[in-house]
Amino acid sequence: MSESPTRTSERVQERNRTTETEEESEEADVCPECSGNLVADAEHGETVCEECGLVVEEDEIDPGPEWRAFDSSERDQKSRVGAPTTNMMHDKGLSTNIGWQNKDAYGRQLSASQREKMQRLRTWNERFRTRDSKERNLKQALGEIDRMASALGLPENVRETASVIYRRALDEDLLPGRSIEGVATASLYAAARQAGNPRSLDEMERVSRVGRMELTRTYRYIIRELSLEVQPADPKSYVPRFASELDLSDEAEMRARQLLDAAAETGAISGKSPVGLAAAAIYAAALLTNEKVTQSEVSEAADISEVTIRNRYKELLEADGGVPA
DNA sequence: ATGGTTTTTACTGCGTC
DNA sequence: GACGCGGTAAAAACCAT
Repeated sequence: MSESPTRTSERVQERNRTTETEEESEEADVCPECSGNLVADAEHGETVCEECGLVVEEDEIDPGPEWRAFDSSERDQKSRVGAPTTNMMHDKGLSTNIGWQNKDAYGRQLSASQREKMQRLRTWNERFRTRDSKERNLKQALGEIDRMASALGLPENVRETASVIYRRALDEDLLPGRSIEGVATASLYAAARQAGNPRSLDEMERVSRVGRMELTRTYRYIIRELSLEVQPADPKSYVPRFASELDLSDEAEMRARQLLDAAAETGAISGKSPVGLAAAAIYAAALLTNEKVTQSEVSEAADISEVTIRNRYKELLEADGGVPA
């Protein structure tokens, strides 16, 4: 008969997934775990804790403009209206299209002769749009970038960046002698790294049509010619991905970050492959939090050899030994 | 092309379930 | 006995010169 309205489902209690301990209390600007400051990361659509990296809120709506301003004049001119210009379309989405409903501006039907004329115009307009080779080149490349990006689960902003890089490469006549695929892959690889959402060369290779050698060569070339600054990937940026792939707790993920931070302090990081470090940190963290993962599982998830994990994780624990959290 | 560094491959021994 | 773990040596890959 009468049911108590306060009864919510009990599921809330049993799992400690990311956020649902307090579903509605989010007005506080401090981390529920360690009361560190929360910062909004619009790029990834997350709110994360500065201290422990706990993701408090995911999949937020980016409150920013739908477009990106690439220089100050653009910033000034644009208001929050109209379609965003995007570098992901070969013409930035700005080209003219002739509508398909044979109606005039007042919605009246066009006469037969007018209709024919419009049809011809449509045809030619379409031909012109993709006429010159550069445009066609771009069209194909951006298609490739899009395909690979979604295969790798890379977010929109990375695709945008990749598009920009590719566009620049094209403008600087870097393409002759190199395959579209290769440059597209390299652009995406660079973009992913710049965005702090790196994918390893192995992963790139898996979704790309080009081999590793061409990829690395093209990548280096592009970086040099466009003088892009790409810092070595931060091991921590691999952590969340591996952690979720292995179904580890947030706590373990947090420990992994701490380990990496500690190792960075003591300089045990330099020269080592970031992927290897991340994998080792994950493994070590799982150990510390009593979660069972085998070395081979980690090595599989991270595409890194078990030996490397062993070596790294020894070093990590050493570096962390003096300063337990 | 070369040499130094890091990662991988392959193999071995140890302890536990 | 299989499995997870740790170590080693030699090969391969990578990077700067």
